[in-house]
Amino acid sequence: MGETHRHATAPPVKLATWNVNSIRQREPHVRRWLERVQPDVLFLQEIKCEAPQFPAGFADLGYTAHVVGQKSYNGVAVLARIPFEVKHTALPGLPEGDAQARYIEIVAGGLTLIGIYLPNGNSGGEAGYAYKLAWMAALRDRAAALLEAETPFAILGDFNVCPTDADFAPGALSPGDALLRPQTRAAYRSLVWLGLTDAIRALHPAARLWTFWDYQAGCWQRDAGLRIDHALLSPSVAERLIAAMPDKAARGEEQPSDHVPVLVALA
DNA sequence: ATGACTGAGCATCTCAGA
Repeated sequence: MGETHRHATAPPVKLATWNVNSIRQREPHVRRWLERVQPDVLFLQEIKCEAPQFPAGFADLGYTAHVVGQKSYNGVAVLARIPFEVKHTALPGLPEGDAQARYIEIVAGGLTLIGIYLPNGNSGGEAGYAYKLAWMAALRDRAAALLEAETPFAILGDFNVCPTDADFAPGALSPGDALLRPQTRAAYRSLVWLGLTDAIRALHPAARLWTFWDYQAGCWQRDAGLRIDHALLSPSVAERLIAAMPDKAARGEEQPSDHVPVLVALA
């Protein structure tokens, strides 16, 4: 009963991730997007509130929510229209736990699905950057454990990593930014090179695709964006990959998030 | 020019975002 058997029996599924930069500000955007795209599972990041403040109205659209909230900063959640079971609400293996709400792991549709908001690493000096690297090491260990158990899984979310120089517009980041420092990229490679598939790059190897455009300095108007929201697939899940794309149109709406949704379709 | 917007909150300024 390894991955091969589940692969043969699992139903088609649409997975998505979106850093909404406050769910209370973006509730209408998320509602519109759910109605239009109808993903089975949507992971949210930077909801910037605790569970009691999370909007209740998504149930009207057929979506069940589970919220891992935090006041003011961070906060993740999942919205799903298929049954799911919550397995973890913090990243296992961090040396002293995690005071910040950045991780949710569920099982749905025969898959382990992980939503992450990986630390940015530009604030808090060296300690802030060390936290990012520790978080990435624990995430790699979590992925390695799932691979060892032959558990089919996907990790979706805001990774706060530009994997290569093809993943940001020239001038959109400073050379020493925590999103592209060599240690950051090495940590990201050590995760992907366990045997995971970057869904967007697998289907669009050379495209200029961004998932984030800063609010400042006309970045959207001059298309100076970053590709930092990713979907990484375990081997048997990657075999089912049929589509993966950021929804750029979301950035052009009124009062948008600075990130757009990333949608992944599995056969 | 480590600036420019946006959001939250012990709020009219600070912190964080990336």
